[in-house]
This record gives sequence, structure tokens and C-alpha cells, in this order.
Amino acid sequence: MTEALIRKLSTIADLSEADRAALGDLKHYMREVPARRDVISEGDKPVRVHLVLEGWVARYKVLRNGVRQITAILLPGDFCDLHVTILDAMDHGMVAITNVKVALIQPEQLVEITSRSATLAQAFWWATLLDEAILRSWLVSVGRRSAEARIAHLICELHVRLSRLGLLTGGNFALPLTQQEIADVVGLTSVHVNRMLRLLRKGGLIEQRPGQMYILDIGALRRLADFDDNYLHTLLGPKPKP
Amino acid sequence: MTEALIRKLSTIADLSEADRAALGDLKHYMREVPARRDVISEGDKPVRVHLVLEGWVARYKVLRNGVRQITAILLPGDFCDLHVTILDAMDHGMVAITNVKVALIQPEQLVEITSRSATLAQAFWWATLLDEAILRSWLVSVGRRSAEARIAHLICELHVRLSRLGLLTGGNFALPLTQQEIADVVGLTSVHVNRMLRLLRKGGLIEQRPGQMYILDIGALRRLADFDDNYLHTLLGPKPKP
DNA sequence: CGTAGACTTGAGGCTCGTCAATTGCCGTGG
DNA sequence: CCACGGCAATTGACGAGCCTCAAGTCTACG
Repeated sequence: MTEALIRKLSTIADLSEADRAALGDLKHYMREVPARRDVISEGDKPVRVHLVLEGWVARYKVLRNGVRQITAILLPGDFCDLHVTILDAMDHGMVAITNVKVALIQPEQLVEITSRSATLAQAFWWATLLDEAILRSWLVSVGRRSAEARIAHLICELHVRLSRLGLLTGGNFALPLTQQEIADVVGLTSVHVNRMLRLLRKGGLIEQRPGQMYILDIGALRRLADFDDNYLHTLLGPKPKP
Repeated sequence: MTEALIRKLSTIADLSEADRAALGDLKHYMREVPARRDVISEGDKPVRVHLVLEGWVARYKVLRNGVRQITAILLPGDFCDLHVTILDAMDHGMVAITNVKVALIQPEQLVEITSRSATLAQAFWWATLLDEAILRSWLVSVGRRSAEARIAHLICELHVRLSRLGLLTGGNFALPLTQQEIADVVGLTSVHVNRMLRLLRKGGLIEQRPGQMYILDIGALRRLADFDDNYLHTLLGPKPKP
């Protein structure tokens, strides 16, 4: 049930058997959310912490004029909202990109297992720090990279993250994001994302089939994006054994 | 010495006398860094954690083509790098915006006091979550707001944060950022920042004197920026008594 | 089949960037 | 005291990158 989480935390901390058992024993409700439906909406009062078990989830903020910015893409093993227990109400929403399974965990349980195991406490903290590192890299992209490079950078990031989860098939991966959603990640319009993807295809860097992304030249993508995977490498830990 | 930190953590957690004492007893070196010099440079091996005691510090990333993006502005009481002890080497730099005093703390000390006090552990965690919330709001700004609104939003954020630190004088504040630095925060060029500041002045929203920002119409600024201070209000806690 | 949603493509326009020159402010030194 | 150099702020002209609007295609699905 929570193997995704155990696997993720294992890559950044040396969990004892007791730690793993504590994670495995986490009581939780399971919830399934169909694609394109909110997992949590802005304004909701969060009571339980959401953990992604299967599928993709996006964190987003909608401004008054209707434009949307996606501020995180969450994959299996990622927490949606370790932080929101501090907030009165959600200041942003979370939407399912694919059909999704999430676990709902009581915050008290997390407080308990982290107060019992310093290793676990540190592991959770590291998970937060990893989220922050990704957020920083997104800010750099949106603030200072060209449209083409932003998209290349996103592809590189997903390539690394999905690789750690064992979700690559021959270096390629399923990409459930629509072009509008990609646009909302990188701060562009879907029209321009479309044009930039065409550029990448014409350049022989990628190939696309519906819902599928084929990486033809990862080196060129990384160079184009000025991709520095230090933030992911060291935070995600060594590559898992196959 | 570390009152800034104690004050900050007090606003988000109910610290016991022992907690305050533990914070006050933190052994540390003091370091002074003159304006426009790096506090830590990209590539450095971080050994101690930096805590800002006085002045402004900026976190930044420089891309290969030389452009810079500032990813955080740190004020007194903020940690520079709670996270970097996990990294092999800094993947970004920290630069002093003003003359700055920072405390250097051994990570082991933090581990120790947080393992002794669950309250403190939570307080440190919350501090990280606050950084993340600000980062998210910056991403939304840079990704989806107009140039004018981005700058207005930054002014609103600084207004709230400085207010909590008691660094406002009659609703106005000292702004040590150059226009180039503002540009690096909001993802624009200094030329365009200059034009937008002129717009804000012409609109009667702000007034400027060298190094000083006068807020003439905070309501208009907030409306223009679509400023939602939920993320800061609840995370920074109730307004301190005067 | 018929509809809805995503993708695709083109034409034209606006925001913001680039380049360049000028001003003003300081601190420094003759 | 004034000349000088450096840096930030300011302004204009021009151009580019990205957005807007709009139409059309493709696919999935009822």
C-alpha cells in the first residue's frame, strides 16, 4: 500500500526494519480520484494528509483573472500536503492528472512515528526539502529560460524522477499531461507549447505519440535546458538497483 | 544574538522556556559579510548552517548564459540553508544584499535540540514550509502575472514580512534591492522593472527615494497583484504586539 | 454519426527584451 | 575645490518572443 513511500524514503535515509514496519502500519483510508477531478480544492479545510499511491497529481493556483499556474507535479510516493495542517484552509488546489489512488493519513500518526524515530523525522524533512529544490528549479526555468528550454527542462526532470520510480520503458515514459497542463507548468500558452514541442520534434530531440514521450537525444535536451541534476541526484539518492 | 530566530519561531509555535533557552544557547560563530559579496557560493561544500541575524540575503542561481534568477530573499531570523547539509555541494549561491551578520551553526547542534524538543522540531519544519509557501507564490507570480503585478506582489510580500519583523516605519520600508536585483527576482530585465516602477509611481501607488519605498495605496497594490496573504498570515502567525 | 476535447496551424498584435545613450549620485584623487 | 570614474537609474527606438484570436483537424466516445 505504502511501498511507494517506503521506497522513496529508503533512497534518502537508512531506514531500520522498525521504521519500515511503522510506515507499513500507517492506518489510512484509500481514495480513488478520476482524472481531471480535484483531489483537494482551494478553500477546503484539510484534515488528513494525502499521499499519492498511484498516478499523477498536480498542485495548482488559479488567479482571479482565471489563469492557472501549476506549482508541483506529484508522483507515487509524494505527499500532497504535509504542510497544510498549519493552514486554516487550502490556498491552492490539487487536481488528478490521471486516475489516481491516494492514501489519507491522520496527521497525528505522522507526528507519532516521527517522534519515535529520528531517522523517519529526518526522512520526512528531506522529502520536504526535495520538493523545495524542485520548486526552486521551476522558478529558475519560468523566470529565466526560453520557452523551448523550459519544456526541455521539464522533460529532463520527469525523465529523472520517473526513472527513480521505475516508470521508464526503454528510456521513454507515459506523459499524461495535456499541452495546456504543460503550459500551466512552464508559464506559457498551450499554443506556444505546441509550437515548441514541434521544434523539439523537428530537431530530433523527442518523438511523441498520444500520451507517450519518446526521448531521442537526452544529451541534447539537457544541454538545451542547461539541466543541472545535482539537486535531484543527491536528494534522490543513488540509483535503485534494477 | 539569536533573538530574531526566537522571535520568528515564537510566532509559529508555543515555545517553552527550555526551548527558548536551547535556542539562546546555540553556539555559533558570527560572520559579517559586506553588501554584494557572496555569503556562500555555488559549488561550496556547506559545513555549517547559516542563520541571518541582520540584513538581507538573496538565494540565486546563475545559468550558463549568465542570466540570474533570485529564488529567495532572506530576512533576519531566516535560515539560509537548512537543506544543504544533504547536498554534496551548493547548487546555488547566496549573496548579501546589504551588509549582513550571519550566525554559523553546526548541524549537529540543530539535530540535538530538535531531537530533544518535539516542539522545536516542528517549529523548524514549519519554517521550511513557510519558505516553500513563499517560493510557490513567487512561481505563480513569475509564471502568470503581468510585469506590473509581479512587482506589486513583491512589494506586498515584503510589506507583510517586514511588518512582522518590526522593520516598517510608518507603513514604509527601506528597500536595499537595486532594480537589477528586483528584475532577477521577478524574471524581468532591469529596464522593464524601471518602467513598471514608474507606472506604479504615476498611478500613485508608491513613491520612491533612494533606498526607500513608500507605500501610498496598499489596497490598490494588493488588488493589482491579486495578493492573497493567507499563505503568510497563517504561517507567520498572529501579528506581534507592538 | 455527431459531439467534445485536444492538438495543430496561421496571421497579427502586444508585452517585454535589446541596445544604446544620458543623467545623477558618490567616493576618490589630483 | 573640482575633475574623474563607476554604478545605478532613466529614457527612447527598435525588434523579438510570446500571446490572442480564429479556424481547422484528429481522435475518442456515446
